[in-house]
Amino acid sequence: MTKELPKAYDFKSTEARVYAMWEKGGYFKPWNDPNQPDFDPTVEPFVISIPPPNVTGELHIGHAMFVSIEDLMIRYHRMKGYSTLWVPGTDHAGIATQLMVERDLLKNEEVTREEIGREEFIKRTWEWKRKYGGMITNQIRRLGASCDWERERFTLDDGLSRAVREAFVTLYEKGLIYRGPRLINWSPGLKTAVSDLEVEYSEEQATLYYFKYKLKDSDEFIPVATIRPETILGDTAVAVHPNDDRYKKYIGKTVIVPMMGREIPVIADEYVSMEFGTGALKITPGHDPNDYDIAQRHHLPVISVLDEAARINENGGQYKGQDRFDARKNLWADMKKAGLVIKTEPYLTTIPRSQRGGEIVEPMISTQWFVKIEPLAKAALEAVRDGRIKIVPERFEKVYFNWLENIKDWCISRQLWWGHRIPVWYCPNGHMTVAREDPIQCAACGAKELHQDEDVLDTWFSSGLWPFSTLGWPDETPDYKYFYPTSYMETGYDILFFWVARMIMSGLEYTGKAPFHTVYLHGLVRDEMGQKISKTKGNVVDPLILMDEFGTDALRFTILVGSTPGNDTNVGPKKVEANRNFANKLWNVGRFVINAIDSLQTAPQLGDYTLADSWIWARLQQLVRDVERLFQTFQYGEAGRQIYEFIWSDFADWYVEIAKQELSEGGARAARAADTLARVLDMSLRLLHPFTPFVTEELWDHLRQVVLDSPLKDLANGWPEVLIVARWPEPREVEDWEESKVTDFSLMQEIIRSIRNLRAEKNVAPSKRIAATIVAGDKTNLLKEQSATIASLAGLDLSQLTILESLKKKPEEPLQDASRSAVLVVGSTEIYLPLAGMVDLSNERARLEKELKEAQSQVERLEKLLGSDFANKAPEAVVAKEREKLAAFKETAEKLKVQLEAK
RNA sequence: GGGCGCAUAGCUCAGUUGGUUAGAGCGUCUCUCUUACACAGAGAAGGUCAGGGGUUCGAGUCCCUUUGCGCCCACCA
Repeated sequence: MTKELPKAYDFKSTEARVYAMWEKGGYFKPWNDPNQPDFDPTVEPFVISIPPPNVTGELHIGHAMFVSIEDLMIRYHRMKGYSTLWVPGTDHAGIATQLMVERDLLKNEEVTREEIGREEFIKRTWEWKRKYGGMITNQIRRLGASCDWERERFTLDDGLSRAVREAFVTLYEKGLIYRGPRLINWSPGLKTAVSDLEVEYSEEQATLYYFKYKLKDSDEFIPVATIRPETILGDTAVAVHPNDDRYKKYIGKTVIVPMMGREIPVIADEYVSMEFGTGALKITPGHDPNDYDIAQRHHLPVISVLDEAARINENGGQYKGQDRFDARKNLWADMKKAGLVIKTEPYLTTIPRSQRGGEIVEPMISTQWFVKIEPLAKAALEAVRDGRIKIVPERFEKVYFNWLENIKDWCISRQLWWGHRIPVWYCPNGHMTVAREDPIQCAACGAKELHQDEDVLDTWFSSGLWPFSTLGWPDETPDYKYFYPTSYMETGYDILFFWVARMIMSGLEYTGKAPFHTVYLHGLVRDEMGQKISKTKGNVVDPLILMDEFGTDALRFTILVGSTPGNDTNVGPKKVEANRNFANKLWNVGRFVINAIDSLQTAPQLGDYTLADSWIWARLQQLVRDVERLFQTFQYGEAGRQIYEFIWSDFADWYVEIAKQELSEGGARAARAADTLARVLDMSLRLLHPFTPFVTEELWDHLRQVVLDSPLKDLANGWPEVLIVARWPEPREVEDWEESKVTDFSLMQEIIRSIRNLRAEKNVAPSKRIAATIVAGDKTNLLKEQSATIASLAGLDLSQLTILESLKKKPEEPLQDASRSAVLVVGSTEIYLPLAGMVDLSNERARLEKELKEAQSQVERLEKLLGSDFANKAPEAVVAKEREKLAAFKETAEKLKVQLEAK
């Protein structure tokens, strides 16, 4: 006798213990390890690199999303026999982490990073990392992630840093990295350049300022409008459309920059829209990308008027030192006094803001490092176009193409301290040394006084190398050779450009291979009402709280079942609670099966199948096939739903209920029922394991203890599709067989349901066992075999249950007295229930009439259908199915008519 | 300005080669503590699948269109 299992699944006492067991048992490690002597290079690996979370981050629902999906992918493949590796790790997340540490310093020590200096600051950040760095990975463990933790990596590890240098220098040597002054997005708050992707545009109410550009030596002026008047200080031209009759005459003339007195030309450029604004455009090449382009075309000078904090610099004359917004106000006031102002009006426009800090980003000229992206993008496009990489769902391929086709050079330098410092050194003679190892002297002149570039690389530069840098690249390590390229890349669609595209470009460029063959993009998690989750809105869905309350399996199942590829999904406590209930349901089914086997006199063994055995097995086989197909097409949610349905509606509600009857009979029948229970439970646990690993593992462990002579392979190593033929004594692969079992069983279900329905309708006490006569025609033998089951599930008195082929043969049968019985018609069977004395039968006629009407309308519908072109044009099988239905309804209607006449 | 997604039961959503009575969970109503489970069981109510048009023997599913919501990309001051 095993120890009594608790009545409700206790995830709290299970999860940590089971996880520790897995980790200690080495279940997360690839079984075929290239670093071991028994390594077999012909075995196919299955590999996923984790999207590395911010090293100092805290678990949020997005992490729960990707961990759930990736763990499912990994466990599924592991069960199928692949040598699976899930590489875990964390990202140093340059800006995010630096900001956190800066904030902390300011709060606790009231110092800025500038005050403590670079070296000290980096030291502090590493301390911070050591302090909080383990938190996120422990939280990921709580989710059940079966990562190989011995292969955990961090983007600032020595190995990965070496990979970064290798990548940078390689690109540089190929001429694909350059440095120079360009117009970039500058974040005045963070005081660093940011890439185009890190700028977000929000529609906001702004003001459009109209003013006069005075012509030199004249009272005439050209009206111009701008949203940022302070940029007037950096204007180097006024542009009009060459065909604009209003301004044609001014082309080539000179105008005066307000308050600056600088003389600038009026130029003609097709870019200017005659319809928009005043039709004249001020050109500020130093602070506007369009103006910059125009300036290039017309060889105009570029004037920068802002400093790194977005204050006006020395080129702004009297406004020097003023904040950009103060300068805007002051300049405008001065212009007003000078009579240069026309008007202002409110204007809705898109404002560029920093994704991180939220402040307005300023386009600025700055010397930065860039990657010449075009050749990389071309290769990345090709890899998806020719199918080496598949994106799921497919529609994102279009998005991917569109982005790469219009991509601009990537600004990779950041004016931060936390990150990979750019491997470039300068000597006093102005030479540049770009090297993989820290140089001791200048490569050009041998000078010893070298100074490394102050900037660090964009975080995404290093995460772009993630799939291969984590496996040892640039070294040809055993891991790299065996596990690279990886298999799936699973992540959110929101970082398709940031990360996925860059990994593809990097992978192709540095390793010559696509870093993965499949990209699976999941959607974003929203709250229960479908609202976007935000801290300010206060609708944060905290996975830790949900796990505390309902268990990890419940959270995982909710996420997995609720999500379809690429679509957002809503998660909230109600759903998780429902799935906690499912875990509990499974637990109790398992408890029942285990106790049943345990209290059995003999070991479970196979005997003659009953209909229920065959049926549940047929359903299971159908399920396994469906789940397999759904997994292959990435429809994990649908697969989960079907498993749920099977376990709850088929196995628990029907088979287990029937098995109770069988078990109570003891002997061979009980042994056989127990055998089926054990096998179906085993398979169910396997199917569900990738979704809800903890409860399935725990139950399977108990199951194994009572099924001692079982040939069961370990849960983690046996996927039903592989086992199903081997595991079942009489493998059934014929779908017709399944169909017929399901059909037969359905008839029985219908009979039982209709009796239950009538009982409920007539308020027959649930405990009251009633008599019944079933007239079953050609189903007589089938139903006779099931009489005990029907009796027990429908609340009939078995000793008073009669199953006849037809009434005529037994005219003396008293139950045919229609006036004293309720009659049910289910397909070709009639069920007589003698309810006289228990309930009022006066409204029986009305009930029968209603049913007859329903049956007749179905007959009508089907006759119409079969009389139409449908019969000729639809496939034979489909038509046949409808014909069968028609026949059944006709029979039902006939029988109901007869019954009505008898009333 | 381009592109994409969504609109199905009171609520949140499934429904992927078009097959003819559209499903689940939650919520609602009735009954039941039947020794696996009240985190449960049995039964019930509830939908012209956003509107319109088309293709087809057949459309929630494919095409066109309208409306509403959401997202992504984009240099109109």
